[in-house]
Amino acid sequence: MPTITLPDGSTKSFDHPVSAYDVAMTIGERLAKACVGCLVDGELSDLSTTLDSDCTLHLVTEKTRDKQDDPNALNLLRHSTAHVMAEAIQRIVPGAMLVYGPPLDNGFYYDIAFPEDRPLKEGDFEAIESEMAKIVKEDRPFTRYDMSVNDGMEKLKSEGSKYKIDNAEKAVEVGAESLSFYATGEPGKDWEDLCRGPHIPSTGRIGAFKIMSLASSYWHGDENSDRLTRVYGTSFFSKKDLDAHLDQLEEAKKRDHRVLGKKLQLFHIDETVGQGLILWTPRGSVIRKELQNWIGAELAKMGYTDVFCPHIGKLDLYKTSGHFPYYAESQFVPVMERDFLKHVSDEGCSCSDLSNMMSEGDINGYLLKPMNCPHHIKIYDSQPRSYRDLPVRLSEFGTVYRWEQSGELSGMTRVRCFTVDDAHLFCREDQIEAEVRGCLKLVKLAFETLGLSDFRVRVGLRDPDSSKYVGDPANWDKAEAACRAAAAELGANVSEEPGEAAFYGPKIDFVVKDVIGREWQLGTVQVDYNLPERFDLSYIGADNTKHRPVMIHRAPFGSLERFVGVLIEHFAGAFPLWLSPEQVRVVPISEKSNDYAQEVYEQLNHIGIRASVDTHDARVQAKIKNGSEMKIPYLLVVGPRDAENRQVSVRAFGVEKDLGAMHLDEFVAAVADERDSKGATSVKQRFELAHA
RNA sequence: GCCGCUGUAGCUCAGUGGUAGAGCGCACCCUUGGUAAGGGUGAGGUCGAGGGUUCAAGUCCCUCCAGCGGCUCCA
Repeated sequence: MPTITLPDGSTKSFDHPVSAYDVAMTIGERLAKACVGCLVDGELSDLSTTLDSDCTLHLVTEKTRDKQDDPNALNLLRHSTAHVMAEAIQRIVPGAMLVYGPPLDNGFYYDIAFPEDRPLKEGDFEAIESEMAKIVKEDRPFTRYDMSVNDGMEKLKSEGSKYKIDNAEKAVEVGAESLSFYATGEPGKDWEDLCRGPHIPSTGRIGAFKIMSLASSYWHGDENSDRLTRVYGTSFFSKKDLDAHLDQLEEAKKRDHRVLGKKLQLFHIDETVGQGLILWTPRGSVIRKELQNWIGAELAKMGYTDVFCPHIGKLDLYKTSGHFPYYAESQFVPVMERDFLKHVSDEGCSCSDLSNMMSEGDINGYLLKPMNCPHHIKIYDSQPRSYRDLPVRLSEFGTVYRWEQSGELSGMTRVRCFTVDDAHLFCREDQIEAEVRGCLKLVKLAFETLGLSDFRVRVGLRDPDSSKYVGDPANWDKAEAACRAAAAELGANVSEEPGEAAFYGPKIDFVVKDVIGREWQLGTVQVDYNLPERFDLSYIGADNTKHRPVMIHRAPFGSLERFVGVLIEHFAGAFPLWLSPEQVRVVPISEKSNDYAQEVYEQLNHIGIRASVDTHDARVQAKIKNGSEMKIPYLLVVGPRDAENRQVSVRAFGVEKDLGAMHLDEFVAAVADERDSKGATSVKQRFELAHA
């Protein structure tokens, strides 16, 4: 006698078990037809699920009432499309063994082990898609049936897929009492798959689908295990939705910092120079320099002092810090001393001997610095420190080198040489909280000024079950509490993640997404008990004895490379005036106005505005198009009329029509204001006020 | 590093084993113009590198390099 509670609070009682579909039918046939699944007590389930006891029921339709995509509906759809794709693939490549095929936020994938002599290629997509279309057209129902663990295992063993057997074992491990299978059609007759479900009612509900790409993956995510092929696809309830999605991907591509970086001439990567090594072109350098100047000025206000260090340090330094040889794989190979190499060669050492010495840390030489802390530590330690001197805050735009795997490199966001807007704070235990707070304040200021609001904050804490952490647990408790409290004040999207702490201390990371949805860590604040210990750092306390300081590593931007890459995408290349490589372009309407244009340019240049004059032999229309494509904030069209009145005709980026004319002196003052206020006032506003 | 895809003019890209192409950009000429592409002429190529198959390779095969999408990794 199930009593079913609907989302509006109303209830329906039945004297026999019913399916969710039956319940929908009692409300209306059209609703029942529109349903693709349901939530039973909040759990996503098949529409055919039998309800035999009291529960809450939320029917899932293709679109929510306000005509938005329902994420639950898309989830069911995509999981189901993955099954259809898997069936189509197995028709084309009979030896393909299925592993795991979950839905994603914007599609789905299926990990599949292909026979070695028949890998899947992109050229197979068309054939797979046409097989899928057939399956969709047949409108076969997704039919669930359950078997006991024993029977199910027998069945899987007879089918011989070690991957599915493993999936079943994993399910049993986490407490499954039976195994469920889904047939696309009739069990025993049609294609089927071990699957937890749930699914949409039938294949005919798949309105539009597309296979997107191939990638490789590892079984269980373990690089030493079997290599699988991951086939990515997506699907929607309608062709229109799919097209909209594909258009959106195209749009995202236009914002991609690698595309814009080339178009706007912001940076260059040259394969002759090396992979992952950014060459900052003049335009990109402007952005970097403005950011550095700005953050540098803020640091000075906050009591930081600048330092400069070389890009290399002796291996002994990194042996003390613990970075060599333990992290040797992610570093450039050491620069070896000539005498050492000669010695090695005289001794007749082979390459493998040398390699062994390398992994034992048993060589002499220098390392391209993989981080800045050891150098800064040595500056701290270069003189005795009193508790009255603390905190000591050493800052540097420090360039570091890391040997990232070639497949991991990506534009400006993952590189092998980058500059950290780094600083190391050496403080007393009781100063940690205030210092962490100060660091976060800086990050917050940076993000707010730039309008970066779409980020999340990750507070990395200890994994309670691990013993890898150094330092006194009582200190950890205090440091974690300090991080937690400081992060909470941000009021942003904060998540605490146990196990995400560094082995040397808790940390707070700022994570943003790029245009294709990949997450990148930018700013970071890390408390460190380890390095002060390893380097035996000290200060003299009020009690006239030595005490150990605590270090805080912090970088509000993270790296300038990654940060600028993210900013390019954030602004879609249209930087606010103060960061724009070219702030104003003067467009004379013909050569006759070149002299006045030059005069305008000189006035702007005089107050440090980055301006240019477009003297190309082209019509105004063409010059405006070019200026717009370069996303220059202001284009000043000047002709005889303007020269006569000493005015400029102003056109702002992103505004279709020109704003009107303004006296040259007024424009110069207004644009300087806009720059100095970082956009709090603007030339555009001034026009709006004048017209209000 | 791994799997797949891609690599042709400065950029974006066509190119059926048989003479290397287009648009944009660039140079020059005409045009001297008022808010998103005026017209003409021309220069520009070791088709990523190396090897192989073939009478003949940008095109087919192999190796390497680089980029892209993922996987793994990111002190």
